[in-house]
Amino acid sequence: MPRRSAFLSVFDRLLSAHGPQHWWPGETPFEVMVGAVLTQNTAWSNVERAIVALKENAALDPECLLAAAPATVARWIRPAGYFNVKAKRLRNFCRWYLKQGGYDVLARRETGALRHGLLSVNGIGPETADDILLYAFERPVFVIDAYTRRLFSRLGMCEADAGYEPLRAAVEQALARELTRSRGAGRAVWKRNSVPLYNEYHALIVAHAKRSCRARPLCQDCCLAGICPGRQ
DNA sequence: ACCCAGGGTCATA
DNA sequence: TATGACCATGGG
Repeated sequence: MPRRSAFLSVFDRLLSAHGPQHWWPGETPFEVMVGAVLTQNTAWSNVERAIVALKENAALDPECLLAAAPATVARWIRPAGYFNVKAKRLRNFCRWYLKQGGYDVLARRETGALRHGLLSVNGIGPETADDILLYAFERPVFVIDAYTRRLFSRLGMCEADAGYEPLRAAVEQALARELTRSRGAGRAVWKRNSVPLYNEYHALIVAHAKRSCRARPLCQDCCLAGICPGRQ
Protein backbone atom coordinates (compact mmCIF):
# COMPACT_ATOMS: atom_id res chain seq x y z
CA MET A 1 0.00 0.00 0.00
CA PRO A 2 1.22 3.49 -0.81
CA ARG A 3 2.06 5.68 2.15
CA ARG A 4 -0.42 8.32 3.08
CA SER A 5 0.78 11.21 0.94
CA ALA A 6 2.33 9.16 -1.83
CA PHE A 7 0.41 10.67 -4.73
CA LEU A 8 0.91 14.27 -3.65
CA SER A 9 4.56 13.60 -3.00
CA VAL A 10 5.07 12.22 -6.49
CA PHE A 11 3.23 15.24 -7.87
CA ASP A 12 5.50 17.64 -6.01
CA ARG A 13 8.62 15.86 -7.24
CA LEU A 14 7.38 15.82 -10.84
CA LEU A 15 6.54 19.51 -10.63
CA SER A 16 9.93 20.49 -9.27
CA ALA A 17 11.68 18.27 -11.83
CA HIS A 18 9.79 19.43 -14.92
CA GLY A 19 8.02 22.67 -14.06
CA PRO A 20 4.45 23.69 -14.89
CA GLN A 21 3.22 22.31 -18.21
CA HIS A 22 0.21 24.56 -18.93
CA TRP A 23 -1.84 21.90 -20.68
CA TRP A 24 -3.75 21.08 -22.91
CA PRO A 25 -1.85 22.33 -25.99
CA GLY A 26 -4.83 23.70 -27.92
CA GLU A 27 -6.54 27.03 -28.33
CA THR A 28 -10.19 26.08 -28.07
CA PRO A 29 -12.19 23.31 -26.42
CA PHE A 30 -13.03 21.85 -29.82
CA GLU A 31 -9.36 21.77 -30.77
CA VAL A 32 -8.69 19.90 -27.54
CA MET A 33 -11.36 17.35 -28.42
CA VAL A 34 -9.99 16.80 -31.93
CA GLY A 35 -6.48 16.50 -30.52
CA ALA A 36 -7.65 13.92 -28.01
CA VAL A 37 -8.88 11.67 -30.81
CA LEU A 38 -5.89 12.28 -33.07
CA THR A 39 -3.34 11.52 -30.36
CA GLN A 40 -4.61 8.01 -29.74
CA ASN A 41 -1.48 5.84 -29.71
CA THR A 42 0.33 8.58 -31.63
CA ALA A 43 3.15 11.02 -30.90
CA TRP A 44 1.90 14.55 -30.34
CA SER A 45 4.35 16.00 -32.89
CA ASN A 46 2.43 14.11 -35.58
CA VAL A 47 -0.89 15.35 -34.25
CA GLU A 48 0.31 18.94 -34.49
CA ARG A 49 0.87 18.61 -38.22
CA ALA A 50 -2.62 17.23 -38.66
CA ILE A 51 -4.16 20.07 -36.67
CA VAL A 52 -2.20 22.62 -38.66
CA ALA A 53 -3.57 21.06 -41.84
CA LEU A 54 -7.11 21.24 -40.48
CA LYS A 55 -6.62 24.91 -39.64
CA GLU A 56 -5.15 25.66 -43.06
CA ASN A 57 -8.27 24.20 -44.61
CA ALA A 58 -10.55 26.01 -42.16
CA ALA A 59 -11.83 22.62 -41.09
CA LEU A 60 -11.22 22.66 -37.36
CA ASP A 61 -14.90 22.92 -36.76
CA PRO A 62 -17.59 20.26 -36.35
CA GLU A 63 -19.80 21.45 -39.21
CA CYS A 64 -16.88 21.63 -41.63
CA LEU A 65 -15.56 18.23 -40.62
CA LEU A 66 -18.99 16.73 -41.23
CA ALA A 67 -19.42 18.53 -44.54
CA ALA A 68 -16.11 17.25 -45.89
CA ALA A 69 -15.84 13.82 -47.48
CA PRO A 70 -14.27 11.22 -45.17
CA ALA A 71 -11.47 10.67 -47.67
CA THR A 72 -10.74 14.40 -47.61
CA VAL A 73 -10.57 14.50 -43.83
CA ALA A 74 -8.31 11.45 -43.94
CA ARG A 75 -5.97 13.30 -46.29
CA TRP A 76 -5.83 16.33 -43.98
CA ILE A 77 -5.03 14.29 -40.89
CA ARG A 78 -2.65 11.90 -42.63
CA PRO A 79 0.42 12.81 -40.51
CA ALA A 80 -1.40 11.68 -37.36
CA GLY A 81 -1.47 8.07 -38.55
CA TYR A 82 -4.45 5.68 -38.61
CA PHE A 83 -6.00 8.35 -40.79
CA ASN A 84 -8.91 6.30 -42.11
CA VAL A 85 -9.88 5.13 -38.64
CA LYS A 86 -9.48 8.57 -37.12
CA ALA A 87 -11.39 10.31 -39.91
CA LYS A 88 -14.30 8.02 -39.09
CA ARG A 89 -13.92 8.63 -35.36
CA LEU A 90 -13.87 12.38 -35.81
CA ARG A 91 -16.98 12.08 -37.93
CA ASN A 92 -18.75 9.98 -35.29
CA PHE A 93 -17.75 12.48 -32.64
CA CYS A 94 -18.84 15.56 -34.60
CA ARG A 95 -22.20 13.97 -35.39
CA TRP A 96 -22.79 13.30 -31.70
CA TYR A 97 -21.44 16.70 -30.64
CA LEU A 98 -23.77 18.67 -32.91
CA LYS A 99 -26.73 16.43 -32.22
CA GLN A 100 -26.30 17.11 -28.51
CA GLY A 101 -26.35 20.83 -29.18
CA GLY A 102 -22.68 21.78 -29.07
CA TYR A 103 -20.40 22.97 -26.31
CA ASP A 104 -22.70 25.23 -24.31
CA VAL A 105 -25.38 22.59 -23.98
CA LEU A 106 -22.89 19.85 -23.11
CA ALA A 107 -21.14 22.10 -20.61
CA ARG A 108 -24.32 22.17 -18.52
CA ARG A 109 -24.49 18.39 -18.28
CA GLU A 110 -23.44 16.54 -15.18
CA THR A 111 -19.99 14.95 -15.43
CA GLY A 112 -21.23 11.36 -15.21
CA ALA A 113 -23.82 11.89 -17.92
CA LEU A 114 -21.36 13.74 -20.12
CA ARG A 115 -18.83 10.94 -19.74
CA HIS A 116 -21.47 8.35 -20.61
CA GLY A 117 -22.36 10.31 -23.73
CA LEU A 118 -18.75 10.59 -24.85
CA LEU A 119 -18.22 6.86 -24.36
CA SER A 120 -21.26 6.13 -26.50
CA VAL A 121 -19.37 7.48 -29.52
CA ASN A 122 -17.60 4.75 -31.45
CA GLY A 123 -13.91 5.60 -31.29
CA ILE A 124 -14.02 7.42 -27.95
CA GLY A 125 -12.70 5.16 -25.19
CA PRO A 126 -12.08 5.91 -21.52
CA GLU A 127 -8.84 7.82 -21.91
CA THR A 128 -10.02 9.97 -24.80
CA ALA A 129 -13.26 10.69 -22.97
CA ASP A 130 -11.38 11.71 -19.84
CA ASP A 131 -8.97 13.91 -21.80
CA ILE A 132 -12.01 15.73 -23.16
CA LEU A 133 -13.73 15.90 -19.78
CA LEU A 134 -10.68 17.29 -17.99
CA TYR A 135 -9.11 19.52 -20.63
CA ALA A 136 -12.11 20.69 -22.67
CA PHE A 137 -14.85 20.70 -20.00
CA GLU A 138 -12.68 21.21 -16.91
CA ARG A 139 -14.25 18.33 -15.01
CA PRO A 140 -12.45 16.67 -12.09
CA VAL A 141 -11.45 13.43 -13.82
CA PHE A 142 -7.98 11.93 -13.41
CA VAL A 143 -6.77 10.71 -16.79
CA ILE A 144 -5.13 7.28 -16.82
CA ASP A 145 -2.81 6.39 -19.66
CA ALA A 146 -0.04 3.87 -20.28
CA TYR A 147 2.52 6.22 -18.70
CA THR A 148 0.41 6.70 -15.61
CA ARG A 149 -0.04 2.99 -15.06
CA ARG A 150 3.64 2.33 -15.67
CA LEU A 151 4.86 5.05 -13.34
CA PHE A 152 2.47 4.25 -10.49
CA SER A 153 3.05 0.51 -10.76
CA ARG A 154 6.82 0.95 -10.72
CA LEU A 155 6.48 3.07 -7.63
CA GLY A 156 4.47 0.29 -6.03
CA MET A 157 1.33 2.39 -5.96
CA CYS A 158 -0.84 0.15 -8.13
CA GLU A 159 -0.82 -3.19 -9.90
CA ALA A 160 0.85 -3.30 -13.30
CA ASP A 161 -2.33 -4.67 -14.87
CA ALA A 162 -4.76 -2.44 -13.00
CA GLY A 163 -7.90 -1.76 -15.01
CA TYR A 164 -8.76 1.74 -16.14
CA GLU A 165 -11.74 2.46 -13.90
CA PRO A 166 -10.38 0.88 -10.72
CA LEU A 167 -7.13 2.79 -11.08
CA ARG A 168 -8.86 6.08 -11.82
CA ALA A 169 -11.12 5.69 -8.80
CA ALA A 170 -8.22 4.71 -6.56
CA VAL A 171 -6.08 7.67 -7.60
CA GLU A 172 -8.94 10.14 -7.28
CA GLN A 173 -9.85 8.89 -3.83
CA ALA A 174 -6.26 8.81 -2.65
CA LEU A 175 -5.67 12.36 -3.85
CA ALA A 176 -8.88 13.55 -2.26
CA ARG A 177 -7.82 12.10 1.08
CA GLU A 178 -4.28 13.42 0.82
CA LEU A 179 -5.32 16.88 -0.23
CA THR A 180 -8.10 17.39 2.28
CA ARG A 181 -5.81 16.27 5.06
CA SER A 182 -2.53 17.94 4.12
CA ARG A 183 -4.08 21.23 3.08
CA GLY A 184 -6.47 20.86 5.81
CA ALA A 185 -9.70 22.46 4.76
CA GLY A 186 -12.14 19.84 3.66
CA ARG A 187 -14.45 19.36 0.79
CA ALA A 188 -14.73 22.90 -0.54
CA VAL A 189 -10.99 23.24 -0.98
CA TRP A 190 -10.76 19.84 -2.60
CA LYS A 191 -13.40 20.69 -5.16
CA ARG A 192 -11.65 23.93 -5.98
CA ASN A 193 -8.25 22.29 -6.38
CA SER A 194 -8.95 18.97 -8.04
CA VAL A 195 -9.30 20.18 -11.65
CA PRO A 196 -6.01 22.13 -11.78
CA LEU A 197 -4.27 19.34 -9.88
CA TYR A 198 -5.48 16.62 -12.26
CA ASN A 199 -4.66 18.84 -15.20
CA GLU A 200 -1.09 19.43 -14.14
CA TYR A 201 -0.53 15.91 -12.84
CA HIS A 202 -1.35 14.16 -16.09
CA ALA A 203 0.62 16.70 -18.08
CA LEU A 204 3.63 16.16 -15.82
CA ILE A 205 3.44 12.38 -16.18
CA VAL A 206 3.55 12.74 -19.97
CA ALA A 207 6.38 15.28 -19.80
CA HIS A 208 8.26 12.95 -17.49
CA ALA A 209 7.86 10.00 -19.85
CA LYS A 210 9.06 12.06 -22.80
CA ARG A 211 12.20 13.01 -20.90
CA SER A 212 12.86 9.51 -19.66
CA CYS A 213 16.12 7.71 -19.47
CA ARG A 214 16.22 6.47 -23.01
CA ALA A 215 17.15 9.94 -24.16
CA ARG A 216 19.32 10.74 -21.18
CA PRO A 217 20.74 7.71 -19.37
CA LEU A 218 21.66 9.74 -16.33
CA CYS A 219 19.05 12.41 -16.64
CA GLN A 220 19.25 14.52 -13.54
CA ASP A 221 15.69 15.63 -13.25
CA CYS A 222 13.90 12.33 -12.92
CA CYS A 223 16.63 10.15 -11.45
CA LEU A 224 17.49 12.65 -8.76
CA ALA A 225 13.83 13.01 -8.06
CA GLY A 226 13.75 9.28 -7.44
CA ILE A 227 10.88 8.70 -9.80
CA CYS A 228 12.59 7.70 -13.00
CA PRO A 229 10.45 5.12 -14.80
CA GLY A 230 13.26 4.00 -17.10
CA ARG A 231 12.33 1.89 -20.06
CA GLN A 232 10.92 -1.58 -20.48
C1' DA B 1 16.22 -2.15 -39.63
C1' DC B 2 14.23 -1.86 -35.68
C1' DC B 3 11.06 0.25 -31.72
C1' DC B 4 7.85 3.32 -30.04
C1' DA B 5 4.05 6.76 -29.76
C1' DG B 6 -0.57 10.94 -24.79
C1' DG B 7 -5.88 4.00 -27.72
C1' DG B 8 -9.83 1.74 -29.34
C1' DT B 9 -12.53 -1.68 -31.81
C1' DC B 10 -13.54 -6.01 -33.48
C1' DA B 11 -13.19 -11.04 -34.12
C1' DT B 12 -12.26 -15.16 -31.97
C1' DA B 13 -12.03 -18.94 -28.15
C1' DT C 1 -13.63 -12.09 -20.14
C1' DA C 2 -9.50 -12.30 -22.28
C1' DT C 3 -6.20 -12.21 -25.69
C1' DG C 4 -4.71 -10.92 -30.64
C1' DA C 5 -5.03 -8.44 -35.06
C1' DC C 6 -5.56 -4.27 -36.94
C1' DC C 7 -5.07 0.60 -37.87
C1' DA C 8 -0.24 3.99 -40.18
C1' DT C 9 2.74 8.05 -39.79
C1' DG C 10 7.19 10.05 -38.24
C1' DG C 11 11.23 10.32 -35.01
C1' DG C 12 15.00 8.16 -32.34
